[in-house]
Amino acid sequence: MYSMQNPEIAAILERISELLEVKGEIRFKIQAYQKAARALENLDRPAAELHAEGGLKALTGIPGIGEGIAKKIEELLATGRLKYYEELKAELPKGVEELLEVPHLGPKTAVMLAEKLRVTGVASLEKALRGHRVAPLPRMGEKMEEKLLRGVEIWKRGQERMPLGEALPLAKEISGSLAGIPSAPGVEYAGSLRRMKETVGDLDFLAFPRKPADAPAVMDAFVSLPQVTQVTARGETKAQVRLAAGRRTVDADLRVVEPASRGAALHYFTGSKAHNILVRELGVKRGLKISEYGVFRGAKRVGGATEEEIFRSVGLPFIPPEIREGAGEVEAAAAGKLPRLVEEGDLHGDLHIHSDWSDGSQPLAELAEAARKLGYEYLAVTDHSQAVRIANGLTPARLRVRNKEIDRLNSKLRGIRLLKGAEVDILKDGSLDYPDEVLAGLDVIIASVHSGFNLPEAEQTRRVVRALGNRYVTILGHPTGRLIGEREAYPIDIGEVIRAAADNGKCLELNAQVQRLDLADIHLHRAKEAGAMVAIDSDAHHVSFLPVARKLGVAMARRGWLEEGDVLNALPLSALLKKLGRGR
DNA sequence: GCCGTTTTCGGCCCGACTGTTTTCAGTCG
Repeated sequence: MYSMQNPEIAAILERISELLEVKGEIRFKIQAYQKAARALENLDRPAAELHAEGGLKALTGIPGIGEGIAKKIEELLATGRLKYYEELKAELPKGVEELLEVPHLGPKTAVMLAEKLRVTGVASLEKALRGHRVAPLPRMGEKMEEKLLRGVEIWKRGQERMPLGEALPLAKEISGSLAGIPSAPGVEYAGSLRRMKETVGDLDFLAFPRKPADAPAVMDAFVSLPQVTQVTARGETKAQVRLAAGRRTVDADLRVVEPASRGAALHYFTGSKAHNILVRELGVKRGLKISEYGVFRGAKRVGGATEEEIFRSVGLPFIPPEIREGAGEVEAAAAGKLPRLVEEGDLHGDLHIHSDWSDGSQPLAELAEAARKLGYEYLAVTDHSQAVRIANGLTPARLRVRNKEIDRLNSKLRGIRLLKGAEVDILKDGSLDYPDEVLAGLDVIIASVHSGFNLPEAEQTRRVVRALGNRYVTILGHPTGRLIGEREAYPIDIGEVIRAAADNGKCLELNAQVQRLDLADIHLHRAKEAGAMVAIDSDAHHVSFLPVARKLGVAMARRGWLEEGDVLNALPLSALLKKLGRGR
């Protein structure tokens, strides 16, 4: 039976909070719905599952969800609808919901425009703006008209978020140019970028000028960066610009902060918001006020130069940015149960790369050399199987020849071992694209779905679970098939897939391709809890991607709370071979 | 609406910028 997924429920709770804001409800009720929505987004199990096991009580056990909201979730799970939400929508002017999606346009203005100008959506809003019917209204004006028109433009382009793999190099470039200012050394980036979220909405930079008098120079440098197309705000300590980056545009903020507030500002602007609120609440309990300027007891600053001081002031150890999502990390830290997150240096090899035998661009020897230079002990060459014609997939005969070539190279290579692998297609019925005799001759087998994305969920799940039952399979490749910003995950019961992997002793892939990052962070967390290991794979088609993949892959793994022991390719070669049943 | 080492009521995180005002509301992060 289909039941509503967490992101859908979270979206409805978020909508309710917006509608309550429009209605002019008290702030705290609005915040309660927002908090509940975030709690659901960050939940690492489907609410439906929790509810099936523990009923209403299991739902109220989630921090931020009490009896009222739990009952609403229950109704959504049971009927797919929510009477309260529908009544709320009916009460308010039509089109207000859409208006709220426009940047710079909040609930108050939305209601006013709907009532006074009968604006019913973004299209009619644009007409009203262009007809200069907005400016004469109270608290409006020509500048507001322009600002809202810019908002409409952004809305029309869609609120695209930039993939982490693109944002990271851009941010490094910018902090690099700003770091050249001698009076303000050490520009840093914060925000979701520092948390290494898979996509980022905007870029946040922090500068720490030695003297307050140096602040304007930093601001000047920021707003005159070559990538800047528009300066949207500029004050004493804060500026906002739009940046052009290839075909995309992205907003970037700069905050200028004195060095004594460095840690407080870094912590605050790194977020997440939910995490910050939890930390500040702990502060309040201890009679402390925590802001981006520091930790204060009364008017006296008692800390804030480093992030460690912030955490220490509320009795916590340092929490790594990647898990600051308000999803249990504060509780874990308080209980001394923070994970020791996996690090780049923990990886001993890569288990997914393509050579020029299929659709990779380089010969085996070059792959081996690049991996050795990165400090890897092993590299599994996993060319495509025959079904993927377009990628020059290998027939069993060609695979045999390639394997001989790998044996020949291994006898000469020092410090690096090539493993014989294949990325084998999972066919529609869940069988594999090579017969077992062929699979038996390989060290590493990644089973992947590359076709039939539109199967119904139950069938897709059955297909993948069957593949996981094959004794030769090592890793399930890019388990959901999503391409960030391009293609949704195919319908599949990921919980069941994770269970099947754990039951069969199979690994799940964390594919580090910029547009894949598949599995996603919350599913990685679930895999860890279920006891399935994860392979952090580059899926590289050129060796230049190997270091990038290591960075992105490890970042995602950290967001999923993974530790060294959860990661297959954190095993040294001998242990890996033993695990693969090929100890020699 | 949620929550409790100030427990069942009375709190609830904190601040900057813009545009419109002339002391502040709205929006955002």
